Amino acid sequence: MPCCPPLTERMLTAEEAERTAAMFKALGDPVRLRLFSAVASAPGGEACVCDISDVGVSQPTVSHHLKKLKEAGLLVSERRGTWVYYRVEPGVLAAMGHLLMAPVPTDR
Amino acid sequence: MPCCPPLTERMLTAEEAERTAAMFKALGDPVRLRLFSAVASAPGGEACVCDISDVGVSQPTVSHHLKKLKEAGLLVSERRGTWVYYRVEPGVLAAMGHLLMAPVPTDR
DNA sequence: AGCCTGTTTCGATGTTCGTCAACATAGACG
DNA sequence: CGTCTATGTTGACGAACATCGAAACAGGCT
Repeated sequence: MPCCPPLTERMLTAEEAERTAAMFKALGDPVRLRLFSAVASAPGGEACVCDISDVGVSQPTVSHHLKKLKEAGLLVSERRGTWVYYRVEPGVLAAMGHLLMAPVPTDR
Repeated sequence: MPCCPPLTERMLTAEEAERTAAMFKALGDPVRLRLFSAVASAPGGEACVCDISDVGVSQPTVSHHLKKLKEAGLLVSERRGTWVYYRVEPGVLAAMGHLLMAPVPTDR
């Protein structure tokens, strides 16, 4: 059950835009987008921080970005022993895809 | 022909992330997102600036945001007489939808 | 000219990004 | 237990960037 109707259906309300923009904003940084795709494409659907820290910035910066992705509702984290694993919040990809889906793809 | 593989396929390269993040970033502002949805949902696929200026900010600010959406490759504009019309850059919605599409939706 | 629609320039205010240092948590080892 | 080492998180700071509106500007119609 997505948060908002497709962008092509009608103009979003201010509240809808606020919520939805927060997600797009989280993916609107190259480092965060790479981190997200690293988690999303990881085998088993999850990735340890130590496995995805090679994105060109320092490790604390990675942690800051992961926190933002978490606050945006895109990732969830779980500590297992020494390591912290991140995975994609279920349903998020489908919800965002739904937002961008045109009702009739190659028509208009 | 999308710019990048789905986010679930593999970790994006730095260049791919740079290009793609620019689009998400453009939609990562509530005002811009509303403007974009206003254009995307407009009858005929296009909207005059004067029709979508009621988003709670001044008209110059609307112009600023429309410019950013244009620079991000999400909108195109055309002047016809007194008015300027904006429409969604063809293929953009499908390309971004493709990015977020999981290979097997409700499986994992 | 006068009017209308949009854009651009400019400056003030606020936000984001990246790093260093300090802290928290978990395991290993004596 | 105490200490050491490894993995992540948090706080604080400066530099860079984004947002917004008032005013000035540009293009088109009558």
